[in-house]
Amino acid sequence: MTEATGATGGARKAAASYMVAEEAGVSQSAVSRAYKSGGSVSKATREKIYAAGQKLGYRPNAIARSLISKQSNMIGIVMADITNPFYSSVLEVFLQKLQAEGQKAIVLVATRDQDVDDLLPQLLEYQVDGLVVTSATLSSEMGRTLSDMGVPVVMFNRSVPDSHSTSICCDNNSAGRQVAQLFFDRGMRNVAYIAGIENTSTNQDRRAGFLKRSKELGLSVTGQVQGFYTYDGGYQAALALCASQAPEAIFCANDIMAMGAMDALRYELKLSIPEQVSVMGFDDINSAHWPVYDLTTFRMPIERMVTRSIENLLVNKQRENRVLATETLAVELVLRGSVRSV
Amino acid sequence: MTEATGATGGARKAAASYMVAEEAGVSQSAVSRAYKSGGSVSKATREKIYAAGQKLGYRPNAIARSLISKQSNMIGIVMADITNPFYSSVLEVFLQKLQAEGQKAIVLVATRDQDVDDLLPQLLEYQVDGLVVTSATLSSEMGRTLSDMGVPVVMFNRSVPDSHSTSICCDNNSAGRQVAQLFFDRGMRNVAYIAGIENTSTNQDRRAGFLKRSKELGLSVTGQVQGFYTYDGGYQAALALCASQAPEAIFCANDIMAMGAMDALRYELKLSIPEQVSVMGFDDINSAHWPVYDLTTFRMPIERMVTRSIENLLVNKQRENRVLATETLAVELVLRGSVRSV
DNA sequence: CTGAAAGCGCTTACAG
DNA sequence: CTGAAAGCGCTTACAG
Repeated sequence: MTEATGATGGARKAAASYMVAEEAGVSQSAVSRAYKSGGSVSKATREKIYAAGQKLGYRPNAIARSLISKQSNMIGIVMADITNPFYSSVLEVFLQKLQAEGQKAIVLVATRDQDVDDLLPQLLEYQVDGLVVTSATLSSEMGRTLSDMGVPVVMFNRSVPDSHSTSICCDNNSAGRQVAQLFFDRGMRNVAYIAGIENTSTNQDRRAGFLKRSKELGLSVTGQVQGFYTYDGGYQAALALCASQAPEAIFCANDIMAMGAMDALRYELKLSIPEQVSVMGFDDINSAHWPVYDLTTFRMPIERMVTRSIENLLVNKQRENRVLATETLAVELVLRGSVRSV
Repeated sequence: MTEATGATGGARKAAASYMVAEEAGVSQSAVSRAYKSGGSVSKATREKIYAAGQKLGYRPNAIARSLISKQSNMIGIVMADITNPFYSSVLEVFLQKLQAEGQKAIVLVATRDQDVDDLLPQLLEYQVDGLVVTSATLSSEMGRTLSDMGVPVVMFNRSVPDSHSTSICCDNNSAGRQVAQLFFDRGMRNVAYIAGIENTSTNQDRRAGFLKRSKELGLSVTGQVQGFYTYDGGYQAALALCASQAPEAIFCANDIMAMGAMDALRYELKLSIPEQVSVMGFDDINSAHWPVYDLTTFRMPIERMVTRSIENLLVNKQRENRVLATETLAVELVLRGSVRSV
């Protein structure tokens, strides 16, 4: 159903700085200075100019400013999996903090498996001052190209050895070890792992820590299945893991898979959690604390990770010699009811 | 823990079109034409130019193009509540479809209650070709300003009478009526409503249809409580509604509130769903089909709504006389197990 | 503090 | 098909 409600006339030509100058009886450069914080103009002139600007509905053209100043104040964000609650939180925090810094965010979605390299040219054409990549990874060549162009890059929540970029991650390996330890301490001996996407550093690091510590403690790792970081993937993975014999505990590489696994265990396999199977997740997404799941998990310091990412970007775009580093932040274990108590 | 991994040199000056022209031995305008699809250049010239461009790592500067052509190919999106699964889906679809059209999206987050008007100046400075607003609303004055500037606006999922914009919505009133009918047909007589944010058109329309039809059918509406479109809000609202006596059925203005309500009913009030209380949601977010909730709800045609929004924007930015209309699309009732069968 | 002038990197009539 | 030229709306030395 479409209901026409009207039509409007064409565009009125927007006022430019020289028009404001004319109206105020000053030079165009004076107008430019008046609208620039810290610009060198007398109070009287500034007021005259603002009045004229107000009258004409003047709004500085950021595109023209970007062109001449070689600073767009735009940051590109490449993200897959926006609908995963963890990443939608990350995106929200990025947008809020960038907005607070007066930066604009151009957001691109990557389909999983898609090479981020294909997406970057369009971002570079728009002269973004920096780049945040939260999914997939960067080829070494693209990393060098960006570096040559002077566009700083932050890899968020993934570590990429040898890329010409900064990584902001969590200590996933240590977290994996903590899971094995927790399972051991609570008396479980047969454990399993539901993996995320195979070639992501988060998945690899979480698993490596978990397997290593499990071995040290003498835990028997009875299964490892991929769950692709999705609810349905976790659901299917849990069924696969329990095909012959359910493990006592399952470590899922993220929360949403853990929820899929829990639902499979309960509704399809009629197993009770945590009495028969303990489940552990990662991310502490919103629904993790819902009474249905009451999921034991890890909380990442999203705010701080984002803050550090933005700081790194903004500092590095000013510098000739960029500082590339990997920052590894600690995660916080959040104990809830999905892991058996004794 | 921070581990420095290196530092890189400064930026190499990016190649501009006149450099490519020099390298290829043609004019700068030829280069411009070669990189423009449909540009008038001979095959031989184009190839010579591409070779030179390749060699210099040339990438057209979209900022300069925007300035001269008065078309930025950027669309502004203003959204609140990105972490609500419904809106993160909407955002993802918008980003995908805009990308497919070669448009860039600048995304701004609005805090709820914040006037969108405050956010728009920064978007307008960046010369966006159009605007999508999915949260909050637009003042009539700002609507006129945008209209005067020739910036088309689409209000997504909200209808705003008298704004100088297009609305793409669903038939919320009809959906509300269907809920009352469904409750009635399934034998329930005492019903209740958990409202979203009070002054949103979605909330108002869903409630109006529900109340109207309830009255026609002789249903007794025993309670109405605000749930603010959040899980916690729905949880608290359900408790409030059942303070004296639980209704037989509750219509929640969105799914996430319905889930909060269900968890409150089950875990805090020990009521079973749907035997003792039926629950109905709206949106059909991903988790609605999870066995825990198995939620009866409405599915909105997100893909089509987004497609129509973008079409409207792209058509209207070309036109002198814009077509303003309200499009109301049908929603689909998704029957699951959270509403009692007989 | 203020203005005249150059220039950012493009697109697009215009003329040939 | 091709080039010379103007111009988009700004910022920023430079000189006063």
